[in-house]
Amino acid sequence: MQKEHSLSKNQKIIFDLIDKSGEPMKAYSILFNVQKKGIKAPLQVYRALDKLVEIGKIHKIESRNAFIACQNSSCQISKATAFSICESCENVSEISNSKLSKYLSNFSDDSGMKYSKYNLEFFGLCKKCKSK
Amino acid sequence: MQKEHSLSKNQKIIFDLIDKSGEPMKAYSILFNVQKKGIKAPLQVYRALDKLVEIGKIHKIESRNAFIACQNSSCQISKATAFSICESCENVSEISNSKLSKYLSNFSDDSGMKYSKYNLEFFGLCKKCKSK
DNA sequence: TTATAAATGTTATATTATTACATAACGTTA
DNA sequence: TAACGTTATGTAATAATATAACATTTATAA
Repeated sequence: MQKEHSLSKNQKIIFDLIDKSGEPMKAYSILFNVQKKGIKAPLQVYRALDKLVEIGKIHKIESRNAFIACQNSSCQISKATAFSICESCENVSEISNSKLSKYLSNFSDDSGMKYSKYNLEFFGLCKKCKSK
Repeated sequence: MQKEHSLSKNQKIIFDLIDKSGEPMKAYSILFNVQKKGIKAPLQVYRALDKLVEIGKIHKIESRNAFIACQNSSCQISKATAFSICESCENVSEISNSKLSKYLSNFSDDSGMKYSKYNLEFFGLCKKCKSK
């Protein structure tokens, strides 16, 4: 079992915001939303984001430069992440599929390189957008 | 068979540079390198990059905000990309593994969403860096 | 309790990317 | 070839994303 991380003040403010929103948030949108709580500078946001990513409470959606709360309770560390992204409505959700994660975690090619981490982003149209 | 794309002047200058370098290049580094060829503004670079990505001549390494020439002659369109990235020396190479690409292209979960595209980035230490 | 690490606050600045608008080159087909 | 639509180019300004550097405070643990 992983040590439970107790979040610092800024980390908690920022995590709570992202978690409540339920969707990917961008750093400056986060900044705007927490200014009333006394977080005034981008760096304060980025530092909290860095830490939250490091401990697996949030993930960065690289293709969108945005951050989403981890939706997978067992995922303490961001070493194996997969997301589905709708290219129309930009809805993002984390994929929890044990076959997929096993397949990718064990993947190796002929380069002799051992992978310790991966990030996978799938793109397409979500059900709603497809039926429009 | 895909129509062969004939690159425009700027597209060709920028593709040749990235292709020759053999490694991921960042937009402003590209800009710096092509200024002697008359490309003076960021937008000229980004426009060419967008087009080159669209037609599959280059790929964007999302976690690095960098662009690398496609190393897979059969890959005309960037719909299914996988890369291995060394977190120490930042060496990047494109993974061409038909099992992997088949697995991912056919992947579907219970969301009912059909994926038309994916991008996968593996991280670790390359052989050289591991043995240091 | 003291020293070490982690987090915070603040200013400035670096890096990455796009908007808006004007013009030129290219490809099609009437 | 002339006219049209499309693609590419040029240029300036600015928006959006992220980090450097430095001073200080708070938390943790020996």
